[in-house]
Order: sequence, then structure tokens, then C-alpha cells
Amino acid sequence: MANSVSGDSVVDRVVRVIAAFPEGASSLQLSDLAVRAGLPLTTAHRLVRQLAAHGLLETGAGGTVRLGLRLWELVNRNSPTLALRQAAMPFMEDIQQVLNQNVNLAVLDGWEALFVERLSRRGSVANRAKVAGRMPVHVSSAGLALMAHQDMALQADYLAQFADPVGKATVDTMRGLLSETAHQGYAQLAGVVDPDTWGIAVPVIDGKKRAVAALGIVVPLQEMRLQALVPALQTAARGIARRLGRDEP
Amino acid sequence: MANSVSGDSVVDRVVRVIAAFPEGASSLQLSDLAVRAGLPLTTAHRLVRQLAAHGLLETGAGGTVRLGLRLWELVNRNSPTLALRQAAMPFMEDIQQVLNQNVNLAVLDGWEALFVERLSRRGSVANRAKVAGRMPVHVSSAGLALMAHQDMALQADYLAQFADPVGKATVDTMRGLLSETAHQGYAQLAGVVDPDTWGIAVPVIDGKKRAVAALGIVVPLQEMRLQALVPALQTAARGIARRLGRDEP
DNA sequence: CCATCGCTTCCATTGAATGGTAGAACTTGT
DNA sequence: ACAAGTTCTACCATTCAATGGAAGCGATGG
Repeated sequence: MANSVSGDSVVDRVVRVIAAFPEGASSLQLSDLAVRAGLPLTTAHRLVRQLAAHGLLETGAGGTVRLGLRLWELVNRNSPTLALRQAAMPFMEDIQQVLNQNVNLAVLDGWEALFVERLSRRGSVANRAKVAGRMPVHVSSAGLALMAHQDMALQADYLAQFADPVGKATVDTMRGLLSETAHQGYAQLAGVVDPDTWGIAVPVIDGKKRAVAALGIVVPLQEMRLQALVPALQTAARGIARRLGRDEP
Repeated sequence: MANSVSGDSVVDRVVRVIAAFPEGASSLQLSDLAVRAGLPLTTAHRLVRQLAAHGLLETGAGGTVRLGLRLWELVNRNSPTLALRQAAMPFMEDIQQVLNQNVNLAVLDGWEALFVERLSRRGSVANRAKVAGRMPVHVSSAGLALMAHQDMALQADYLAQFADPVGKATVDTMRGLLSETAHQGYAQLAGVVDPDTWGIAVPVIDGKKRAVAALGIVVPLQEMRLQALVPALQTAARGIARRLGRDEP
């Protein structure tokens, strides 16, 4: 009974509190939060109150807790993806206008593609939800496009992941997929969420020939015409890269 | 020399670190960060390292610090504005398509309008920057639309702000502006950033007759035709309110 | 009306946070 | 190439802020 019997620092706990919210759940009961964060109720309560005092969290009636507007503001003012999204937005809008498909923008984080922006197909109401969503590299065209244009060392690390469970076959398949993607300059993959759609993605390449982002679209199977779609995406990706380069050389 | 000679808690300091980034500056030198956060260099260094271990911050070469992707992800997955933005997005796109003007969505935070989403006019490359921007209530049409439809108590508190410096005249002007806005059902105001533009905003009203958001557009002076614009905005605002109501009754 | 459940306050204990000092890594000027 | 300067990182004895069990409070419900 003293400074943390569990041996984790205050910072650890603050992070756990912020990260405790399950995806899409904007609010949580204090007691649930305490359980999810693995904290004694008393401690959770104290931390929440302190964070709320700064506006990083907000507390509603009956001990309900949510992320605070101020936190949203701080993060969206200075987000590392801000420059990227600003550079990409006009081109994404163009793509959306011309091709009328769902357009998305992803970056690589670990072995996953993290979607940082998305424009829905006109009329399709859905889909805005998945901003800040993740997809494993090997099941997303964006992931493939990103991984195919990374350092060889990083790719090797990634492929090592597949060695354990299934063996050499999977590694080779994956390696082939990546090198094919790299040669083609784009990635395509059957839709995971919806089996009747295909994903196409192209890398946004920086000055060091590395993919800093992937620009992708989701296309209904019957509208799948690579000849028309890929060049449009590649042109846009080059445009994004150019705008990025100008800001931070 | 012990646990905080300055008497602030670890949580306070963590918040200061996250909030230390000046608007739009995605990265900061460690020493600058320490100064901005009002922390001894050593302490700042330790906190940054701990936060970086969790991905809330990222450290680059040469002690440069930026907000982490993981923080962005957590906040954008569970942001309090998520439901609102999801509900509003389709309508904002409609407005943008039909009127071809800059569209924005704001909520009230303190005595300011906080812009949570924005769609740029087609062709105008600018403007995406100002998401997460703030404008004082009295100089933004969105702010007026929001404040005009709040509890009388809150409005009174707000008006009290103006009492001190200038006196009764300003309070009365402001009160008049608010009640006029409330009666009209929309707010209009000469552009602050650009003198040749006007802002128009309408409230998104919830079940308790309070404005939870404001939907606004920025119109070049020569295209200012209230008769055409206001009804379109009001229709969209009602649509947003309806979708919001469905999710959280 | 009492029982239950969840949020909040209180407070003695103690180990985690602190930050000065010192050294490493890097940049700049001569 | 060397020195002076600047900025980041590591170390570690001191001590006060964080801790969390216990008890109080308030609401819901049977």
C-alpha cells in the first residue's frame, strides 16, 4: 500500500486510462474504466478527476467519463498526420469526384496500415466510421503498397513474423506478393470487409524512395478496371508527394 | 528537491507536455518543449521517454518530439465529436456539392466555437488547416448560432463577460444580436479572416431545444444570397439533428 | 424501508518521482 | 582539426506526492 503496489508509473496509468476506451465507445462508466485500465477504483477516480480538470477527459452525470474536447483539439491541431492529410486532401477530393469511389489514405504503423483519412463515395452514407481504423498489412491493399516500398531490413523483419506458425511457404508467398507489388507500382486485393469489392492502393513515395503513405480506393467488383483506375491514383500520389516535399525538404 | 518542488502533480505535467506544442507545430526540440511546459529539462526528458514508450509521443533524431500516431488513433477512435461528425458528414457533403462553398461544423466550448469538421470549396486548396481551430463566439457566425440557442443561464454568464471593460452598451448590443439570431434561426456575420466573405451558420438543435452544433458556410460577398442559402443549411441541420437523435435518445 | 451498487472523500504509509550534477553526442566557429 | 558551445541522456540520494483501503454518501430498486 503505497506508491503503486503494481509497480507501474503514473504515466503508465494515465496512458491506460486514455487507452481504456473500447473502439467507438465514446463514454464509459468510471467503474468500467477502472477495470479496463486495471486500476483500483479510487486511483482511477483520482486520475480521471485530474485529467478532467485539464479538459483531457470530461465527466458526465453518474460518473460517466469520455475523452475531452480539449484533447481532441490538441491532437488534431498538432497531429503528425496533419501535414500529410492537408497535402493529400485536394487530390483525394479529385479522385472522389472523378472516379466516384471510396477513397482512403493510410500510413504504416507497426505491421498494420492505419487509415488517417477517408472520403466516402457519393451517396454511400457509410464508411466515415473507419477513420483511425487499422488493417494488417497482408490483408489490405494499402498495407501491401506501404510495405512493398520500405527498407529491405524492415521488410525482412516483417516477413520473419510469418516464419513461425506455417513455415517457409507463407513467407515466400508474402515475399512474392511484396516484390510483385513493388514492381507493379500498385497493390490490389480482394475486399476483406465486403467480398464484392476490390481494394487498389498506390504508394506515396518520398525523396528517399520510401512509402510514407498509401492512397487507395475501394471498387465494386463490376467496376474494376485497373487500366483506368491505377494511373489516376498514381498521378494523385505523385501530386501528394510533391506537396509534401515542398513543406519539409 | 523532491517530488515536485513546484507543487504540481505528474498528471499536470503530462498534460502540459501534450499541450506544449504550439498550434500547427508538429514537432518540437526537447529543450523547447521543456521550456514551454515549464519543466526542468531532466523531468521533461523522462516524461517524454515514458510517453513515447506508449506511443503517445514519438521521438525523432536529435531529441525532436512529436505527438504519436497512437495518440491520434485513440482520440479519433473515441472522440466525443465522432458521432456528431459522422451524422453531419453526408449533409455537409451535400451542401458542399450543391452550394459549392466552404462548409464547416462547430461546437461550443467555453466562450468559443471549436470547429470540428470542414469541407473546402471545390478548387480552393486552402482551408482544411483550420479544423480544430477556435473563434470567439461574438466574431463568428457559428459562435452566435451556438450561443443564441443555449440555456438562459449560460447566456447570462456569457454576457457578463462583456460587462467589465466597456460597460452596458456592449452587453445590450450582444444581447440584441443573440436574440435576433435566435428569432431568425440563423446567424450571419462579416468575414473576420477575409473581409470579402460572409459567414452564415444555423444551429443543430437537440431534443431539449439546445444547440449541440452549428453548421456554417463561408460565402464570397458577391454570392451572398440568404434566401437561397439559409433554407438549404436549415434543412441539412434538421437532418443532422435527426440522425443524432436516433443514435443516442 | 432496507439493501445494493457505484461514486466520492479521507488520510496514514512509503516507494516512485524529482532534478542537480555530470557526462555523452552533436554542432558550430576559427 | 580543435575548441567552444549547445543539446540530449544517464545517474542517484532525497523526500513528498501518489497510493488505495475504509468509510461515507447518494441513487436506484425490490
